Parts: sequence; C-alpha cells; structure tokens
Amino acid sequence: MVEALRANGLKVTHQRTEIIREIVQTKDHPDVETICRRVRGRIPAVSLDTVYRTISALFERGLINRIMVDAKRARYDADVTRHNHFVCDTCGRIVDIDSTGRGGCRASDKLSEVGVVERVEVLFRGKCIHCVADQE
Amino acid sequence: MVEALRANGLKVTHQRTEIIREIVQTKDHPDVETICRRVRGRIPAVSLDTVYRTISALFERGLINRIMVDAKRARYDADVTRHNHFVCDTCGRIVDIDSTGRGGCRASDKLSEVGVVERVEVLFRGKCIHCVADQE
DNA sequence: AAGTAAATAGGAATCAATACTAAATAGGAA
DNA sequence: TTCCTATTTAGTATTGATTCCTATTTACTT
Repeated sequence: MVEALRANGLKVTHQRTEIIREIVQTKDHPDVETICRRVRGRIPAVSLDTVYRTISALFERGLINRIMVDAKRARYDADVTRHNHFVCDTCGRIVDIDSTGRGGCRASDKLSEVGVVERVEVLFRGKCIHCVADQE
Repeated sequence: MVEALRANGLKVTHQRTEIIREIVQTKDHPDVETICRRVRGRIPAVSLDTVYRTISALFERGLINRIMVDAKRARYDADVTRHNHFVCDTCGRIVDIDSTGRGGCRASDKLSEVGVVERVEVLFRGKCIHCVADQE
C-alpha cells in the first residue's frame, strides 16, 4: 500500500505510513475522526486535516473504499476486494459480508441504457445480534 | 400519502401537501435544497426549515427513502417499493433500476450470524450515458 | 548536502442539517 | 364556529463533518 503511494506520485511521509497502517489492520470500518484518534496514539501531533487529506487521497485513487451508512460521517475500508456490508442501524456496526458466488447481484437489462456500471455497492441494513439481545 | 400523514398523527398542512406533491411527482431523487426551491414556485414563503422538518418526519416514518450517494447532501425518493439505483459519479444523476426477479441479491449464510436484515440497498455506480458522451 | 515542490499543523472557514425563539397561523375536534 | 394545539415563519444560533489557509517543515531529486 505504501508502494501504491509512490506509484501515484505521493510522498511517503511518517504520518501517511501510520494512517495506512491503522486502516489496514482494522476491520471495523472507522470514520476519519476515529482513525485520527488512533493514529494519535503513536503520533500525538497528527492534525485532523492531515488524516482527512490522506484518506481522501487514498479514496480518490481507489486504494480504499468509502461507505456511506447515514447522513453523518463517511466510513472507510482498506479492503477493496469485492464484498458487501451489513450495517446495524442501531449501533452503527459494519461487518464485512462475502459476495456469494458470481456477481452477487445481477443488473437488470435496463442498466446498459442508463450508463456504464463501474462498481456495485450492496448494503444489508438491520439490527446486529448484540442490539437484538440488548433490547429485550 | 397525505392519508399516511393523518394515520401518523401529523396535521395535513398546505406546506406538507405541496412538499409531498413535489417529491411524489419527480423521479430525480432531489435533495432538500432542491425540493425547497421547487416548492417555493408555488408557496414562495416556505422556509427551508419546514422542508427539512417535513422530509425528516416522512423519512422517520418510512414514508420516503433516503439515498446517500456521496459525503455531501442526502437525496430522497418517494418510491418505497423495492428497487435499486444507478448513480452517476460524474454528474450525480440517480436513476431507478428495477430489482430483477427474486431477491435481486442473495445474502451469504454468514449474514444470519451477524444480525437481522431488514432491507437491502443496492447501488450501481458508474458514469451515465450523458457523461460518457460528454467526455469524448 | 542543497534546493524545491509537496506535505504538515493549527486554526479558521464552510457547509448541511438541526435547534431555538417568538409571534402568527391554521388544522381538527367539540 | 370556537378553542386548543401543532405547525409555520423568520431569523439567529448551533452542531458536526469536512475543507481551506498559511507559515513552517519534510521528502525526494540532483
């Protein structure tokens, strides 16, 4: 991933390395604020702006995914292989879900008349097992 | 839809009627700002706040859908029947896409261990025919 | 090692969305 | 029709996420 920075003409800074390390090693699809807080555990002076700029740069180059679950903050995923997401509308938890077999989702015929599809995002919304248990 | 207001204990006001009329008769999935601008064509004094409150009230009661296409504004859809969306990443156009036959998308087995799925959102992202034509 | 263009920190600005207030208005039940 | 209450307006303020600004620092080239 750090190599991908160079390949895109981006400088490999200490901050960027740590930010990348942070999103690669987690599976909980954090938002920018969370990433910043965690990176500060190692680089206390990182500015929120730097995290935003780094994350945006990575996203624009397709090196990470953005998941829009609500009207509030964006969440990010370093796993860019094809997979889907389950979102808990109660606690906000996001869990990776494998795409089943071929395509996972088939486009209707009408789609080709509308435009060129570059990627498909599938979001399963509901309530996670923890929240189901909590509400009893 | 106006009936649904009453059923939910909401008063049927002139503003609400016109806001509902506006989102029901359009297929372009407008944001709140756009809805407000259009309603002002008929009720010049509608406040943006009223449009926000009405749209939120309808959304919370499941009478309209919210579509998050980018990190910016939310867009709304009066069609709550099961269907998917195509989003043009260049111009922001959103087009309704029928769900093909059964389910459209099958969940993996793992899903039942994660939580209870209440609905599935499918977003086809790409470039619409107009934007493909423009870039030549 | 030196130069330069890019990146950073920190704070300020922006933007969408919501909240708040008061006074005016209008829906709906009696 | 009358009353009560929810709703609207207008205008301001707030919140929270994201972006912009500027002086300073740093990575990479030669």
